[in-house]
Amino acid sequence: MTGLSDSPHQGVKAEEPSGRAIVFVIDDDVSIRRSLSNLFRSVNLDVAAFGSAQEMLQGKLPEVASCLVLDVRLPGLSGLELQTELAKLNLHIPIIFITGHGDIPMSVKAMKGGAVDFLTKPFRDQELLDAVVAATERDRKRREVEKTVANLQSLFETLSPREQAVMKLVAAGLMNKQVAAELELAEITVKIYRGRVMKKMGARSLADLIRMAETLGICANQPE
Amino acid sequence: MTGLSDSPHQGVKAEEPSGRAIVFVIDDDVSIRRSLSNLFRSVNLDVAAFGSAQEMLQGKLPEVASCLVLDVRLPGLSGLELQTELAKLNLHIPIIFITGHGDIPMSVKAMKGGAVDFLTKPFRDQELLDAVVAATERDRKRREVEKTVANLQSLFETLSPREQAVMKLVAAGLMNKQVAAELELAEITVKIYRGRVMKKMGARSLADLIRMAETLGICANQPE
DNA sequence: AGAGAGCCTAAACATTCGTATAATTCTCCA
DNA sequence: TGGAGAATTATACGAATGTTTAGGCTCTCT
Repeated sequence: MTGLSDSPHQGVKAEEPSGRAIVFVIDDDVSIRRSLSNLFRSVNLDVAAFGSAQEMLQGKLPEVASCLVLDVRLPGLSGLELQTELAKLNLHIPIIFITGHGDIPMSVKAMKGGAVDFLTKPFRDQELLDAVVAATERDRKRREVEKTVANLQSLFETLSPREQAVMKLVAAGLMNKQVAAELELAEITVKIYRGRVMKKMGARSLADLIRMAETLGICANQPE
Repeated sequence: MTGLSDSPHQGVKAEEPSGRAIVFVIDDDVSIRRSLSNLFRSVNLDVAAFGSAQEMLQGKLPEVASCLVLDVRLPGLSGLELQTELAKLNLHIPIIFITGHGDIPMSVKAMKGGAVDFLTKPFRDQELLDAVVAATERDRKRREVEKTVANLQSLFETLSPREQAVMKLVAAGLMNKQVAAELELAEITVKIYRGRVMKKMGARSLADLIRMAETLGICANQPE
């Protein structure tokens, strides 16, 4: 056994502060990029600045909490288009829009799309900083749950097909006997697999296993 | 046995259409109230119109899916203030703002506060109708889960204090023996209570009970 | 005082669960 | 061809769970 007592599941840890965070700044105006970068660095945030959405999409997103600060109006891909693009790519980095010439429908679309804030120039530095803090915090939490789910998912994938099937049915509340009937196995076989499932998943109790199945979205549906 | 096969829990029913829905309209302009009311009634929606936020707060909210359509600028309580007020009262009716003289910060605040949409005059009827459909649908779903939780909660409250305690610990994954130690009871007593819990909660399996505990937010925390 | 309700325990039994040992069958591979 | 390694089953035993029957205890309500 490699990692024990290191339950990847439902860790209700103490509230860590946000730790390290990166702010991505996208603006075609160099002076704005620079002043925003300085502002963020002054409060101990890391910054990566780009002149266009495409540039930013080239690179890859980091492994730490981050957020995006961008002007709605950009050369090439606009801010809102970037938001749509990121959503398509399943990248859920929180976005803060800033704009000098926005309108209400634009702001509403951005907010509906999940933006954290939509600031109009001129704004006070503190407003932006507050938004950035909120955004990185949101991202940190999202990453946390995503990591938990990913851990569980990879654990689940280490199970053999039979073991996965048993886990689904057990999590659905079936007795060993019923699971055996469903899978056309002997009850003893189900017991063996069940034991292996508990061990491989690191579940210390049935309750534990059921909650794992819950967060994995396992419902024992789809006949085939 | 009183109610069987009538599980109040996790009903994955077929997608019902929205059924009946009520739209609350608040605007100080009588002619707007009338035209909005006509619009909604033309698509088979029930309507209740008011001239001010206070009037609307007098009455009580209905038991069916509903939403709120209101102007940001209102006599007395403004639209945004009403939104805040409703949030304080824990009334989560979805809100659609319409306005003739709004600005971006206003719309952003509304959206951050959970508004479904924020439309600027003039808008096409269809835009508003789409928003209303989305809003009532959201409300319908919210009511559904809230009803489920409320049902479970009231079931849980029919349990005696001991039974509740046993349920918490069982849901936490403890064995009967451990539960008994924790509560300073004999193991046999725990078994009795456990059986009663299953029966009273209508749980057909331990998995069922654990999921109920999950949606009730029972974690067996707080020492006392 | 008496009836009833909730709380607690005991003894006994049946069912279910978990694990260890051993055996069978099958595939894959050197 | 022999063997490693899975998937599966059987036997057997110990531990945990669930239910029934029975009884004692302490309240409250009437």
